[in-house]
Amino acid sequence: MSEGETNGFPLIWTQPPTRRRGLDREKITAAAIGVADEAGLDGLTMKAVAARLGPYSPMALYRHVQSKESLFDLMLDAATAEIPLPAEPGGDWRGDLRTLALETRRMTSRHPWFAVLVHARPPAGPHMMRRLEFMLTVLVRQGATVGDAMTYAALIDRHVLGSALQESEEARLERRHGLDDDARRYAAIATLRDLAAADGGLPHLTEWLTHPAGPPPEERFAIGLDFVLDGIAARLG
Amino acid sequence: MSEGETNGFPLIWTQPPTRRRGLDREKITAAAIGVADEAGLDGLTMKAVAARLGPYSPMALYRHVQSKESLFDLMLDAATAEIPLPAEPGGDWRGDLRTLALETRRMTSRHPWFAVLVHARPPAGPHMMRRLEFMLTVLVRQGATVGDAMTYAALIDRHVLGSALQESEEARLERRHGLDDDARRYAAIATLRDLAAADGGLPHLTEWLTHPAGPPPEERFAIGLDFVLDGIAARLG
DNA sequence: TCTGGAGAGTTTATGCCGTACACTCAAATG
DNA sequence: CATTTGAGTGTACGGCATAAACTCTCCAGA
Repeated sequence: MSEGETNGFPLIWTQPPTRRRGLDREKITAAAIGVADEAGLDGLTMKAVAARLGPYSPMALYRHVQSKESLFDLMLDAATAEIPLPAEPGGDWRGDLRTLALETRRMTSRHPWFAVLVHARPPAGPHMMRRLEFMLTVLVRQGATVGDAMTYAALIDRHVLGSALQESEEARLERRHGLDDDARRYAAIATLRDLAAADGGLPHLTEWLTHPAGPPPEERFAIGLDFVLDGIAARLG
Repeated sequence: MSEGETNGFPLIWTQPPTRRRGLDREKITAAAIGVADEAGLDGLTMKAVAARLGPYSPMALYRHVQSKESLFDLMLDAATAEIPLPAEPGGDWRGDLRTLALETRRMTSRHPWFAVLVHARPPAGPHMMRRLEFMLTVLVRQGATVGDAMTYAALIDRHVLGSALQESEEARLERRHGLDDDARRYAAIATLRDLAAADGGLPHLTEWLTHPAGPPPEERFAIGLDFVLDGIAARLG
C-alpha cells in the first residue's frame, strides 16, 4: 500500500521487510506448546499460536497443519519426546517402569495440558509408540504375554495420567477463580466446608475440610504407583 | 404479529396456546443429561437443551442456572445420585468399596460424559459429598486416619474414572470418525499397525495391533481395582 | 531475460458458540 | 383494579475454527 505508491515509481529502498517464509511444523508445534504452557488449553487458539510466531495470521498455520486437532497430535508427540527413554531395558523391570512413570510425571508437570489432550487423541505419534513399546518389552521379558503387558502398561499410565489430569484441572480451577493468594484459597475451602457441615451427615469430610491431612501429592502418587507395581509383580509371579 | 393485527381489533379467540411457564432446575438438568447421553458433550449446547424441553429459547435456561458450568454441576450431582449408596457400611469393607466402584462404573457407562466433566468441577454437590463420606467412613472404621482414607478413596476413584474416561473418549473418537461398521474400524487399526510396522523397532506393539489380545475391558477394570484394594489392605495392616 | 506456475501467507466470510442486555407480557400480589 | 414481579424472547456481541478466494514472491524452465 505505502510502497507500490503511485504507479511507475518503484521505491526500491522500501524493501518488503525481509522475506519471512519462516513457518514449519516444528516451529508451530513449539509455539503451540509455549502458549499452552503459559495460557492453558483455554488460551490455546490458532490466533495465539500465530501471534507467538510473529506477525502471522491464524490462517497461516493451516498451510502446515490440517486442523487444530492434528496440531494436538504434534504437541503430544513432541512432549512425549521429552521423556528420557533408555535404548534397552535394564535388568530391573520394576525400576525401569518406575523411572519411566516418574519421568512421565515430570513431563506432565511441565505441560499440564498433556493429560487433558492425551485422552482425546489416538497415541499414534512415533515417540508415544516407542514409549509404549518400551513398557511392553520390559513386561514381556518378565514372562507376560503381549496382551497382559498391554493391560499392565495401561494401568500404569492410567495412574500417571490420572494423577496429572486431576492436579492440572485443580490448578486450572484455582487459576480461573483467581485463587492466587492464600486468603482467597482459604475462603474457597471454607465455602466447601460450610456446605459439608450444613449437610450434617458428613463428619469425616467436614473434619478433613477443616484440617486437611494426609500425605503430600508426591507421596500420594508414589503410593498409588506402588499399588500398581505390586499388583503386577504378584501376577508376574 | 398476526394477532395484535390492525389496532383496535382484539382477536380474543386467538389464545396464546397454553401458558407454558414450565422450566425448573430438575427438568433442565434431566434434559441436559439426555442431550449429553445421546449427542455427547460436543452436542451439549444450551440451544439443544432448550429445544429438548420444548419450544424454548436458549436464553430461557439462564433464568434457572447461572451459566453452562453450573449446569455441569447439576448434571454431575444428578448422575451421582443414581449410584446406589447404602445408608451404613456393611461389615465387609472391601466388598463395600468394591460394590461402590462397580456401581459407579455402571453409572459412567450410562453417562460417558461424566468422567470428562467430573475432573473440571469441584465435587461440591450433596450426592457427590455423601458418596465420598461413605468411602471415608468405611476406611476410617478399618483404622485409617481421615488423611489416609482420603488418599485411598482418591486412588479408587482415579481408577474408576480413569477407566471411564479412556473408554468414553475412545468411543467418542470412533463415533466422530464414523467407525460404526467393522470394515472402517479394521481400516483404522490397520493404519495404526502400518505406522508401527514402518518404524521397524516396535515388534510387540506391531504384534498386538495385528492380533489384539488380553483380557476384555471388564476384566481389565477388575484387575486394576484389585490392585488398588490389595494395596489398601496391605496398608491397613 | 522473460514467463508461468507453485506455494506461503492474507483477507474475507460463514456458522457456530456462550451469554449480556433490553424487552414483553401474563401471573401474582396489594 | 393497580402494581409489581419474573419467566421467557429477541437481538446483539465477541470469539472461535476454518473454508474459499486472493496476492505476491520466489523459482524453474524457455
